[in-house]
Amino acid sequence: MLDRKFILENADAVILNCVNRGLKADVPRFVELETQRRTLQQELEKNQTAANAVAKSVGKAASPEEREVKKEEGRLLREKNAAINAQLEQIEIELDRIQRLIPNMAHPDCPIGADDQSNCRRTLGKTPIPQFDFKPLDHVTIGEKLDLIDFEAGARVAGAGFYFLKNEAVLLELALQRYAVEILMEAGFTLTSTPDLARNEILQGTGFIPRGQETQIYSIDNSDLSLVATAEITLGGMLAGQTVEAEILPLRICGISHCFRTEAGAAGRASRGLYRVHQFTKIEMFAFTLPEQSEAMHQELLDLECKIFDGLGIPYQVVDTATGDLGGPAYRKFDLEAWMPGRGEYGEITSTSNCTDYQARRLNARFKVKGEKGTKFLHTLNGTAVAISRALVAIMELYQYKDGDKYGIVVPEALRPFVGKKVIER
RNA sequence: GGAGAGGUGGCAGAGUGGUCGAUUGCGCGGGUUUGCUAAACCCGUGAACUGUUAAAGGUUCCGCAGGUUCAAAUCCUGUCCUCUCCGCCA
Repeated sequence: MLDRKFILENADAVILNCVNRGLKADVPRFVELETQRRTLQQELEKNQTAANAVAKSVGKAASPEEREVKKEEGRLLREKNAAINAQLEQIEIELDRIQRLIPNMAHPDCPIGADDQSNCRRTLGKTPIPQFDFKPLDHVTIGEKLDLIDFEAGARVAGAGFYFLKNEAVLLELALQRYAVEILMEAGFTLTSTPDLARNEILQGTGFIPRGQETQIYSIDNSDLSLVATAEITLGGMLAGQTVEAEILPLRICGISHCFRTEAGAAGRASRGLYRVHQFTKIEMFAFTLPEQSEAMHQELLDLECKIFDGLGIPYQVVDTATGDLGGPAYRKFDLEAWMPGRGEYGEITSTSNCTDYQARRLNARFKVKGEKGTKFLHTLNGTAVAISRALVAIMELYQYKDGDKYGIVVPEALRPFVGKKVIER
């Protein structure tokens, strides 16, 4: 979330930002309430000062009668405080409700626009889009022909949107993980495999909303836990409530987790097969940085994503996401979109966001500079290294071939050491 | 799952209703003494919010959330976490 004082002092900019991002938040009401809250808070503190003085004087009272008088005085002050507190609580609830709706400020260079139509293409990857001398199949059909994915069994076991990977698809899943992890290790990332569940408090801290009407989140009955939608949640939560020394920053962390998404309301041809599923494995990059380091780190995460997908020989475009298409916590977001022949269009395969101090404020994750007084909020960034299901869509569709009436998939060179073969055929 | 113990400042560890935002030791910062280093001695040393040009001042914080009381680190309730023992288990 944004700092309250910042909202108060920059109300116009905050309102404009909400408009650019297509979000409705009652900022004027927030300003009014926050101003009220401050006045009440001061009154409360003044009153408390008096109450503290009275409490101290009771012990020093000369006579039992005087003591009783003081006690009564204290009682009255407490009642007055309770009344102010009740008012404050009401205001606090509404303030918090509005504050949660206010998104992060957007980077000044961020393209302004209502939706992904305004996204701006920055660069292309190194791999050209392949030409086929036959009509390329989509990954669902190839998966069926080569016995790589079983959607029917997935649906029987857990419902539509679940699947079994089979045979070489499993080897590809493991290979992609190993391939990505090696690149990240070399780039100085600490490897982790994270919990797949997290407390709702942590979800909210990172900007995810459990149990809402249109929530993307599965929650566990009779508990305050939810299945994570991304390791961004657990990695960000690692430093919740912590204050770290500035000298250990930036921290680069890689997290392997399963990701669970309800995908409420998402269906249709564009979501066919593995493209939009309820569960997938993902290697996530996460960074905690000093404020002045976060822009360079964002570029670093983007460069790593490019390196990973150039290395896999997957053609992609890098997209600078428009204001209306940013998530709430993001200050700026870059997506890699891979060419997917089965779809006949680009499809998102990675996403990296700089969340500045927006998540850290809610998580209360701070840093301290040695020798200086006070603490400040960290900056947090996240980026997809590999989302296995989407990477599989791209690989299966881009690397397919037809030999007579037999279909097959060439294993990308970078994955061959881990898969142990050059082609997948039946 | 059952039984018990405990969570206090960077660390260790006192503190069972007011004199406690907290004894003490270590650590850390500064100083004195001193060929150098060390030792010794002295002074200082938590955070958030608020306030000010800067200060002073004020409020809050002893895992977290409530409650009792004029007054809570201290009493009560809930909750989270850690440790020990027993049971179960990949």
